[in-house]
Amino acid sequence: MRLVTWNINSVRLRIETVMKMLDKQKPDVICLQETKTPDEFFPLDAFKDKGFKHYHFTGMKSYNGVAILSKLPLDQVEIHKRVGKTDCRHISARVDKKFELHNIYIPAGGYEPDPEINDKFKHKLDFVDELTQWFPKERSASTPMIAVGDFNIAPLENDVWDHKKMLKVVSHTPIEVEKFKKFQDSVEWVDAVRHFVPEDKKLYSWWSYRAEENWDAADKGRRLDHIWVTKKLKPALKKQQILRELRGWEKPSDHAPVILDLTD
DNA sequence: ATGGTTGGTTACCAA
Repeated sequence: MRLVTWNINSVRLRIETVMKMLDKQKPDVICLQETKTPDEFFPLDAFKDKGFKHYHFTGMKSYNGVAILSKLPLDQVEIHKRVGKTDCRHISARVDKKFELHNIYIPAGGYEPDPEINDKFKHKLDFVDELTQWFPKERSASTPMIAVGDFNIAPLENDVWDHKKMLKVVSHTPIEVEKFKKFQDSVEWVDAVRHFVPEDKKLYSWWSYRAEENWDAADKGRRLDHIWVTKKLKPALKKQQILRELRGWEKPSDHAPVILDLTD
């Protein structure tokens, strides 16, 4: 089983790019974030034509939006409203009656890493706290679970290009990393990507648009996009890929797709 | 120390 997560930064603008990726990688399930479209404008037919007959998405005008497209059957579909807001950042479904899949888009958090003066940063911290509370340990005992998405936090020193410089930059501040790790401990999530890549190796999934011409050489990336699995699924982990080269395609998203292969 | 780009929407906001 092949699973992809990708912050697409407008699914309507980049639908041809998504189709090209699907042709090359042939995943069974794809999770998108920042679809940036109300549901009635979601380009569903393009996915159906590629065999993704099962789907679950929720979107809104201009911002946010998450989608699960699947070749395998989905049931138990849910939309999760978080921290009292109606933005579209967390959906879930059971895939092929085998595991519960959560597609999550954690708020970016604005510029100033101080919840007292920056409501967006407060929103981000509250969002992670709520997720930590919402996934209790008992859940992972009964059902295998996978959580994917743009978590907008790079937790490890080698998940950013310069750990010291990034300590005051939203996405890598100590308070975010602390809350991120508490979330990760909530059901003993396994970081499925780092499972294959040692922690002393630099690894990124996002490169800012603000370094467009030399993003590859400068390589000032961050690992913001994640795939986690519960312990029961750890023996099934087979392979990971971050499709860095797609960041260099025409009109790219600033995020690269992250792929996980699991044995059936 | 600062500015740099993109997308949705159409004067800025969010990332």
